Formats: sequence, C-alpha cells, structure tokens
Amino acid sequence: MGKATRENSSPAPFAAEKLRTAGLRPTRQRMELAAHLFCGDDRHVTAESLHDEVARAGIKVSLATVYNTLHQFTAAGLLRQVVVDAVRGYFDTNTGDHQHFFLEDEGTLIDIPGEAIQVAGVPAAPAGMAVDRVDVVVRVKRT
Amino acid sequence: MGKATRENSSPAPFAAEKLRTAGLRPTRQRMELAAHLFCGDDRHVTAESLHDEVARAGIKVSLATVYNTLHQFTAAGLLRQVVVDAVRGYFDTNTGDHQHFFLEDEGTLIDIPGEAIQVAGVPAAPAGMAVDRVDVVVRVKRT
DNA sequence: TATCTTCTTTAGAATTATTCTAAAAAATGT
DNA sequence: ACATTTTTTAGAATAATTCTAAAGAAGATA
Repeated sequence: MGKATRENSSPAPFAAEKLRTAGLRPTRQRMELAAHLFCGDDRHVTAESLHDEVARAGIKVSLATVYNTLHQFTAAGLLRQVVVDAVRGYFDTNTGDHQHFFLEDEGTLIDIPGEAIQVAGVPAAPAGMAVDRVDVVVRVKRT
Repeated sequence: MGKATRENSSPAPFAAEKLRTAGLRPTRQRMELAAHLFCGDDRHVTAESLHDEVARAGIKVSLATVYNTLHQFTAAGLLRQVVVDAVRGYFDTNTGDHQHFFLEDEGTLIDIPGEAIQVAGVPAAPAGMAVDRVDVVVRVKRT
C-alpha cells in the first residue's frame, strides 16, 4: 500500500497547485493553512482563530506566519478581508460578490449571497476616484 | 459689555444644554470637545485627530478623556461609530440615516445621504436576531 | 460658604492586535 | 550536493485603545 505515513501524506493535494498558481511556494505551513481554509465550506477566520485551529490540530505554525499567509493569500485573491469590527480583522474564503451579516454579540459573520442583496443609488465617486467595492454589513443583535 | 474674558466665556453655550440632556455633566473638557464636534458641519473624527485638533487650539485634554468622551457621546446618541478601517476607529457627528464613501488612500469619510442610497433584498436576520443597522461603505480609490 | 459625595480627568501602565527584525530553516535551480 | 532565494519564526517593536488609581471638579446640602 505504498509508504504513505502521517509524515509524508500531503494533507491536501489540491493545495500545492493552488499555491503554485498564486505564485507562492508550497511550503508545509502554507499547505496546512490552505487545507484548513479551503477544504470544506466557505468560512471566516481571524489570524488568532486560524492559529488556534491549526494548533489544536497539532500543527505547528507561528502566529506571524499565519498573519503573513493570510495577507499573501489575500494579495493573491484567494481570500478577502472583511472590516466589520474595530478590534479584530476577519478573512473570508469566499472572494465572490456577496455581503455579510455580522452578529455583534458573538463576532460571527454569515454570508449573504450577492444576488440576494442590491444597493441602488450610489452617487458618483468623488472626482479622481473610482469605486473599488461596495460593502454591505447587516449588523444584527440577539433579540 | 459684562465681564466676558477668555477664561469665563463659554465656548459654546448650546453645549452645556446638550450635555445635560444627555445626562452628562458639562465639564470643561466635554464642553470643549462638544464645541469642536458640533459647531459647524457634520464631521468624522478619530480620537487622535480630535485630540490633535483641540491641542492645536490650545486646549488641554488628555487622550484618555477624548476616548472616554467619544464613547460617552456615542452611548448618548450624539455620535455614531463607523467601522471602515482595521486600524483606526472613526466617529461621525451625523447620527441620522446615511452611508459613507471611504477614500482608502487618505482614510477619509464622506457622507452619502440616506435618501440617496437604498439596500434591497436583505434576507431575514438569523433566528433570534434582529437587524440593528445596515451599513454601506463605498470604498473608492484614486484613479 | 464650607462640606460632603459623586463623577471626571489624567498620567502612566497595561492590553491587544498586528507588524517588524534578524537569524535559522526550507525550497528551488543547477 | 551546492548555491541562491524564500520562508519561517521567536521575540522585540508598534499602535490603538483601555485600565488604574489618585487628584481634581461638580453638584447638592446645610
């Protein structure tokens, strides 16, 4: 059955390709983080939450590397940053057109599909400026 | 002409009333900050920017007091916080229904009247949650 | 006005999220 | 394997904000 062991089995074969395409060397840390980020459904993480998560999975990656990686992935278009909270920075694996609910009590984000929501009447951007993105945050609180 | 001097002339008579109504003692610092915030047009400030501004006007208020006051004013409904930037916190003197342009290059906010812009298709809030506010941020960049 | 009580201010320490630094480790090319 | 370029990382550094405890005002009262 070959020599696949816990040590040499790659956690997510697709990750290497994804990283290469993005112009990033497929290092162990980046592979592990990519595996956690891009394997299942879309998700929202903070540097800290992702770091905790991989740590609990027994993977050793420094927090600095998590920050670096999140930013590199964002620059490569693999992630998108969401600004909803003054204290924490969130990263979203869904880079398509969509918006968010933000549960203020828990600090949780929930995607709202882009087709669902429409923003009308945005005035022309100030002179010399172009619209980069329109972000909608629906802040909700426990009833 | 009475005995109005630089020392006893109140910088903004309306401020005292405004503060009392909000349940806040009209202290010198709060009066000065209110005068700067609520005298002219609507504006957007950060703790640091407001602190610098009053300092340049020769007024001595500690940064901690600026933070306290901005939060107290916000709790009293005199200000509203705007989350657009991961590093800095902004406060808006316009507490009515409106949205914002955010000039990412300069870190500047510009109001968009609430009547101008409409958001349609917001899904129902998650169970047990109620919509607190819908924020729209139109991020613009230099062309 | 003198006094008491309560609320504010403040300097500076503390906290928190994030970035920086410089050196060790890993990846890639030859 | 060797040389070169990237990465990773621990820990220091930064920056915004909050906390602390003590001194200073405000308001109420006698």
